Amino acid sequence: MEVFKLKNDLLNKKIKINSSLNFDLNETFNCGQCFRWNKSDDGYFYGIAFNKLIGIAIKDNEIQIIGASQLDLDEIWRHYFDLDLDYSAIKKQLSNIHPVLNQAAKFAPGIRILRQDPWEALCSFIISQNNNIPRIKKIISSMCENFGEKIQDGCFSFPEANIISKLEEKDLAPLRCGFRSSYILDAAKKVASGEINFNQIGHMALEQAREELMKIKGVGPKVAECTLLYGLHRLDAFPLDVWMKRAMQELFPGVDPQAFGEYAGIAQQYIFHYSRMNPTLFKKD
DNA sequence: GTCCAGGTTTTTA
DNA sequence: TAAAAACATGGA
Repeated sequence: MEVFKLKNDLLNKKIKINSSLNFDLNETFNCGQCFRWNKSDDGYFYGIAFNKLIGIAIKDNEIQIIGASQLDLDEIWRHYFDLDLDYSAIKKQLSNIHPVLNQAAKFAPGIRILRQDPWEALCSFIISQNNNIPRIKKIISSMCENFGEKIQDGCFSFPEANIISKLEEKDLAPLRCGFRSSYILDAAKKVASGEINFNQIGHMALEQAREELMKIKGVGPKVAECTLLYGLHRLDAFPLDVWMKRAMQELFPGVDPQAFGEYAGIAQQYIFHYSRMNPTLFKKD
């Protein structure tokens, strides 16, 4: 597991928030949307995004971020943590749609959908297929160590697509990612060549965007949907994995996810986390 | 040792 | 077309 510490004399920036902001770091980082944030023994979560390492904690109703410049705070982190979206209003809207949606949102009211780098999200969820979370984290961490840029000792950026695109399968052997290595290479080549253009995909209709991503070998409906939701912040995207399929069947019988509307993706995150943390919900037969 | 993992591709009927 | 099986690896 990657656990970083920031080195000496870095700034300690604080953003004041009030409790209605609906932001909980444990819930946000551990609800299955990301793989590179880990809690350190000093109480801060450390993680890397867009080649920057920070520590973050929420204490006394303040978001405390260490290791970020004022510029990065404004230009990267505020956006990354989606701080300008009113989750309170969205939850109200979702809760009116279905009572179980209300229940799921109440279970982890501080979840926010991170705005991750699309290439990193695509790659992470290719790796996630038929895999368990500890091993997903391990493979991603190894990918960064092997091919990312060193930010400080033991801390590496997520490698750019054009770096990975120049590799061969044997180069990826140290990652121990099995049959997924050819998928990663195909994705990297298509992204690096511009055949897959996230900027364009981000503006396409959901259906078309999904089709476009599925041109990559190893990318099916689920990975495409995760890329759209977590990497391109398409909040109407609705990834259906085994947990979500079961949850829809048992908790929302006869409900079409379309009914969840423009924020279906956020609904999905509440339901996914609620289901995984409460497996007894399904203990029927 | 066995089962299984935020799926997708390939093979088989 | 649709349902199985295979896929590589190691966590639990």
